[in-house]
Amino acid sequence: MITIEEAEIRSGIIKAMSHPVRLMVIEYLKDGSRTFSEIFGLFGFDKSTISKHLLVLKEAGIVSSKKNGSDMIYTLEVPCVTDFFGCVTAVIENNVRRQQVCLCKR
Amino acid sequence: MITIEEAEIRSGIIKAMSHPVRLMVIEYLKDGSRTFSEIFGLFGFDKSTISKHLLVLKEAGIVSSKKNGSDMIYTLEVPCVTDFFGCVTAVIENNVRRQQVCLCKR
DNA sequence: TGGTATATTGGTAAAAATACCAACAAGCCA
DNA sequence: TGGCTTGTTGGTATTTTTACCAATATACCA
Repeated sequence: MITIEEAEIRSGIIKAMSHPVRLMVIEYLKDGSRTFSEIFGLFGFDKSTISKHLLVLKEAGIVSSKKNGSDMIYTLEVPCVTDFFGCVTAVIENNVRRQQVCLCKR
Repeated sequence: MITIEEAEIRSGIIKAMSHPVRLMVIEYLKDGSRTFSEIFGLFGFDKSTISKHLLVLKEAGIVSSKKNGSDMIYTLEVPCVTDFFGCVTAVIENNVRRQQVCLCKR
């Protein structure tokens, strides 16, 4: 078994992925680095909101950023995080199979 | 790209995994089903707290439960979720490599 | 039946997450 | 330099999450 301390570290990283905007950013960066503006353009939220979501991903070590002129470039640090999405899909499909509507996010 | 609706569904499932107690429960159930009492015994929290964490996992479709006498048996529905832990470890190791302390969960 | 063990539900207080607006900082170029 | 673009930070209101206690429900057994 893992310790509670180890679980806290792991859950911090998972929590960083557990928001729709942050999940979409991860998906988007899977195919290559993007500027803040490109990422911002995907959503209808305020700039500051997107900037703070990116900070959460950065602090978790999931993305990194570097300045390029007046742009800020965001890069996915650990592409394997997207491997997980297949399993999330399996959970969703299993829920459908069991006639169980997922109650999350309602 | 995935849609925001799809991202909301996925993030709901990931959010269900993003708590240390729920993560430890998933790890614990990886080796087989367990009773509520066995799970409860791992932690120092109130029964009701653990019961509610298990409800979150159940509503996400990650675990299922069935009554057996006076016990409640919890089962991991989609074992592939634990595959993800390897990648979480990769994130942690990458953070260490980059001399970056993970700021999450402090 | 009455008592005990097992687990869930209701209610609530405290903490954390989220999104907005405003203000600021840094780079670019006319 | 002055103004424009790009992105972050500060502050705040709202919502969500979390953990506890108390009460309830269900099964078992004497």
